[in-house]
Amino acid sequence: MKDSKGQILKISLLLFLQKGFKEVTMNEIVKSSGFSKGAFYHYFSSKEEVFKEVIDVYFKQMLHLDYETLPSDSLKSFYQANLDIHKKRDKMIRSWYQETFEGDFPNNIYYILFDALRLLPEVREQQQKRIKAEVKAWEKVIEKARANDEIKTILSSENLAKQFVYSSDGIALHMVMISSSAELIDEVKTVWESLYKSIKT
Amino acid sequence: MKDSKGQILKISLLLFLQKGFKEVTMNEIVKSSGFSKGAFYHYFSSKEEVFKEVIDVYFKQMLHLDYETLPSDSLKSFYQANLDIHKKRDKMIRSWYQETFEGDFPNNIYYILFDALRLLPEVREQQQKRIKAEVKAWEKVIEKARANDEIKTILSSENLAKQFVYSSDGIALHMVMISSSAELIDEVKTVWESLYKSIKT
DNA sequence: TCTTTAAAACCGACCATTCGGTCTGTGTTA
DNA sequence: TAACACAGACCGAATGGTCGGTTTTAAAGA
Repeated sequence: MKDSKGQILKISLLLFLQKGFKEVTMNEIVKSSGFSKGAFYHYFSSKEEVFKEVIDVYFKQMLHLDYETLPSDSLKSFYQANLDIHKKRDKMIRSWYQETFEGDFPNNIYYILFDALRLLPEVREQQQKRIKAEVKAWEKVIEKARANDEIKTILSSENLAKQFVYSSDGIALHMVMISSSAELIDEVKTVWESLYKSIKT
Repeated sequence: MKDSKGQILKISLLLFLQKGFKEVTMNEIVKSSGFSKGAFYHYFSSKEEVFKEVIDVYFKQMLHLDYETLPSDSLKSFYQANLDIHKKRDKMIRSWYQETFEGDFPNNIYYILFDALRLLPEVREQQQKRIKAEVKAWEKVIEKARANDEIKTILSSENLAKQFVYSSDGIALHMVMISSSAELIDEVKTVWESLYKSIKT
């Protein structure tokens, strides 16, 4: 089975990740995926639709983390598991890129996110919920870690949770800016570890 | 004196801040600024050029901070001065926006930055230098604060500096995502203050 | 002060190209 | 043999950019 639709979808994702919605043209999508306009419009009704589907199929799960399944017995194992998942995802999308394109992967996850926020109203809501859930999940783990005497700090759990969440996003942003997203996870690790060390009992 | 060129430049900045380079059309620029194509091309040779000039004139100074002039006698006064400057800049650009457009200012500073990074090679270099200088400046102040017994932490100065820098960028990103950049500075203030409290002697 | 004049400022119809999208036709599969 | 999977020439709309012409400005001349 050829899964042409899946192929087009994947290529579209990679293109949108590089340049955002508007800058990617139909001819690019069609050529890069090795199909024709006819094939494309056989599977999708418009450029908007393929973008929407890219967001639905790939992007949401790229950002989504099921915090229930992460180990919450200690803050350390929690952030380590967090790092592992992101490392895996990064690897996967990089290998996808190299199947089709050459050179470095100019990954800018935020570019496509901004487009999604602007073009797809429901994404904004979901994103807000996601962020809140993320901070809440960290908070919960932190509370527990505090109760278990794993950590000790005068920071409120909320603010400490924010430190973890915000720092990772800040780093991601910096990496995009200096175009070395490959080093992203390692830098997050360094910062999180140092933050952890400073609060652990 | 009318400074038509300046007017066009300012409007272009505001438009690019909303939608990025590609999504803004010449007709939009021309209409919003109240001129004609003829006027525009009298002052600029192309859409690319006005973008370049927008980055040169406005954007670089929006990101630039002259750390030499900031008070470095204490970490507290340093980050407070930092907040003040950003507050002022935010106010200014908001008032510009309301001179011409109505409703909320859909400010996404990163969208235009990403375009600049992609379209103007020299911006990437400058941005890398800027980031390095920023962390260095924080480090220096932190070292001093440590020597003066203002703060006490097992965190290295570098990592602590990164905490401050990364957290502010992470927050900025979150605010863009939930489209409430008006609350940005206050949230940065909260997080920085809590971080400060946790390390001050 | 009025007139001349040339450059600067500005207008908007128009142009070439590119864009997203359509449509007719052909090979393939079940 | 009918539905599916694709190819690619083609289309109208939109885009960035041009150009001939008009108005405004301001310095110079009378």
